[in-house]
Amino acid sequence: EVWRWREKSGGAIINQLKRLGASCDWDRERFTMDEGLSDAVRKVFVRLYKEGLIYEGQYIINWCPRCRTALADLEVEYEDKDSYMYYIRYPFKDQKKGLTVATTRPETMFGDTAVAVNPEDPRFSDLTETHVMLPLTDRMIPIIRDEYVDTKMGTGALKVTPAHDPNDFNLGEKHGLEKLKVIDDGGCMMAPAGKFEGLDRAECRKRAVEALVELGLLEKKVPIQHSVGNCYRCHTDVEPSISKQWFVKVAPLAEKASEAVRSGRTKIIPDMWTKTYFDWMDNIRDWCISRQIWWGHRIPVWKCPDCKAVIVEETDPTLCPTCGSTQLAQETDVLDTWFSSALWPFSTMGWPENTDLLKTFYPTNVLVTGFDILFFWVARMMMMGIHFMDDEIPFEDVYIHALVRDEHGKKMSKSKGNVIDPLKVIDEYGADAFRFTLAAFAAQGRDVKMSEDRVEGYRHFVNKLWNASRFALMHITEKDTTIDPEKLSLPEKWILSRSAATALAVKQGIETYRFNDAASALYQFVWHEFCDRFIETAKPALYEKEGGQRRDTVRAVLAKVLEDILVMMHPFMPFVTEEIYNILPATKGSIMKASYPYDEAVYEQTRNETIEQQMGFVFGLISDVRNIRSEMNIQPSMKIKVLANTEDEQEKIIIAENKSVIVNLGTLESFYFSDAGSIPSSCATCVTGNTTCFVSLEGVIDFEKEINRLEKELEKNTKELLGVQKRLNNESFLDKAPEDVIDKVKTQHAGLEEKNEKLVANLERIKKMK
RNA sequence: GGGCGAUUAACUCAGUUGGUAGAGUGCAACCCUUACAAGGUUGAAGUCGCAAGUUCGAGCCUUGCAUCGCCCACCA
Repeated sequence: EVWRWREKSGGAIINQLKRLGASCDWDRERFTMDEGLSDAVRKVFVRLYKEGLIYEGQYIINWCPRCRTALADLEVEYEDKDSYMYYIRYPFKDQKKGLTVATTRPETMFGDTAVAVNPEDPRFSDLTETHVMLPLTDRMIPIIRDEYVDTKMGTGALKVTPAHDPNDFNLGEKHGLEKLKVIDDGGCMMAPAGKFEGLDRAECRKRAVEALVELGLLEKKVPIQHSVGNCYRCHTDVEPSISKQWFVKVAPLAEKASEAVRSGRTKIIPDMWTKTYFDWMDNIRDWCISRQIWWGHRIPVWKCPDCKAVIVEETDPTLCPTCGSTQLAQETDVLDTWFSSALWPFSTMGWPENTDLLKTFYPTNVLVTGFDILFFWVARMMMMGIHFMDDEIPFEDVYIHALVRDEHGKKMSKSKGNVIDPLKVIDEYGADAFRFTLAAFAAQGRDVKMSEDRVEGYRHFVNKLWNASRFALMHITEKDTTIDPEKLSLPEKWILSRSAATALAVKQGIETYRFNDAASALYQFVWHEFCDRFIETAKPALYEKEGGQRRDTVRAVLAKVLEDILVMMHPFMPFVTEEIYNILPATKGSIMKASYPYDEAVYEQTRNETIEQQMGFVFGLISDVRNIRSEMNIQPSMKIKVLANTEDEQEKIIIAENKSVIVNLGTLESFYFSDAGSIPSSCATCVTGNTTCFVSLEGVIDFEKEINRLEKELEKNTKELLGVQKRLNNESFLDKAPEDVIDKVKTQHAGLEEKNEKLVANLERIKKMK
């Protein structure tokens, strides 16, 4: 921003910056605004320096000529661009022949200080020349031999530019070559470029190529696709360039950070990122921490211009300790922002003091973050944390959440413009719906393609919860707080059991970072069990007149389950749950202070799978009757007669106890038990468990339709039966499968067989009627 | 070139030690039933990318292939 203002407003902004106390390095056209060096950052820097882990060194770093700053490896983005491969002949001294090199960057040739070939390369085995002429200059450069050169690439002869390429830098070090910098910090050519000096690097490329063509030294140029690094801030092509920068020697730090994960002290979740973490840590390069940007922690290094002493201390020096000079100059570079970020786990808690906060919250339980800063930030917090906190890790779990991508699966980025604005989604669908959607999408190890349909679905869910609560609030009062277990009906026991099961499932989902499991358990429970089933079964009792028998208990259960739902849902839908919770008559204060509705002892008492099965039978029966209604086109408002027949004493009791529920949800006129002998002639049948229901269709029965329906049902059942039978007939299955699996299959088989018999009987009966 | 992930209903996605596939949306039929039509009831819909292997049994494990995506490296 400051850079842009400066370009627009010229001197005004410079004066403004000076008034604000910025210091200016006129030679480098650069201001430094010291944002104040915190004690922690300073202490860390000084300690690392004294331990020999921070040094100033020369290396090829990626430089942005526009921002005029060094960029760390990870700040460079690569992009494929159309370019050319230039084949340039470097002649021998007699001007004839020579070596042809290939390059995509001809302008760097002025910095060439050698041409390298592989000593094993047969093409160069008879080469007697020791030097080549560097075209467009009057310099002779040596031919060196090094195994590094890949004989399969380019022409086999490699131009070596030690000041502008990291590999060439290494070659230069090895062979004692001069490192000739030819492109300055603003991207313009320097003195070695001769008549091209002062030109922009792109312009120089163009002109140099023209000049080479004139000299007949450009053998060919071939169009290629070539990935070019550019600055993540301004997208200018970066210039790999030799530079003096400050580095952290990370190998010893990385080793410990790596070990912490390897030994399991820190867990990365999902596990697949662990490998990525190791790949990074094991191949880590020294970390360039100096930046030439406007704002930041100014590096606490002073240099004495007289005796060249370097002073790094925790307090600002005024005199050179070596020669007494008062002309000390502080380094103008500032620290990479991730340097101070790396200290976050302890510097934010009062370190270097051993505060209570630090003692309590170091290490933290979990760090939640995206994989894109696993290295920028997480790895560095690990390194610094372990180093400065006596080998104690900064956090136990690192949860790497999914990244929301655009509809094509691309990472959203401001510069690409494919960003989904969360505020817009919130405006349209609501914050709760959006948040719940993200939780529901948060399956581990998978990124998220945003789907508005899904958000819309969950908006309906928020609405459903709101309406269910409205209904409940019509009935419950502040007195409905105690539940007498003796008075509970089956549906009430059932919903309490399901609520307990859900509380456990949600708790486990959250604890294992399986937020989608938690979200879908809630969705399923609230909508399909609480709303669709429990509220419907409760209605008759709720509408009983004052003093009715069931009224008090059902209200208390309704209030209790709704309250538990709200608390469970709160992390996923904070706003609407808080709102409803505040309206509930028996609650006080914020829902955030409510305790989570799971307690092991209470769970053991409340959860009852037998109850769940029994209620499952009742709902199954209702469902089967409704199916007949629907299939036989009976008006939903029309009340019908149903007779039930069963030999199963258990089912008989359940049906008797829940008769009113069945009558209500099935929209029945009457519901009685009956002998198989006294069945009315025109009725449709369904089989639930061991019970057959006869749905009276006097006058409206369509025999064809009923036969059809039963045949289809029979077919489905038979198919399932055959599958199970096949397994039971398989001797190796009986031989090798575990007992519990065999038992399960046998039970299943018995059930299916029974059902089949009943269906066949019903079918025969209806066929006779016809 | 190396690594990671994906491929399941028309669409977007779940599926946790291998036991015979689920949700939301959409679709079809019926219904304005006194919390909710942003709803209810019922229903149709899948050779789980392809091929082989291990196993009594594979969406899940092994190998190969195909397509898509991401990350890293290289790019003379």
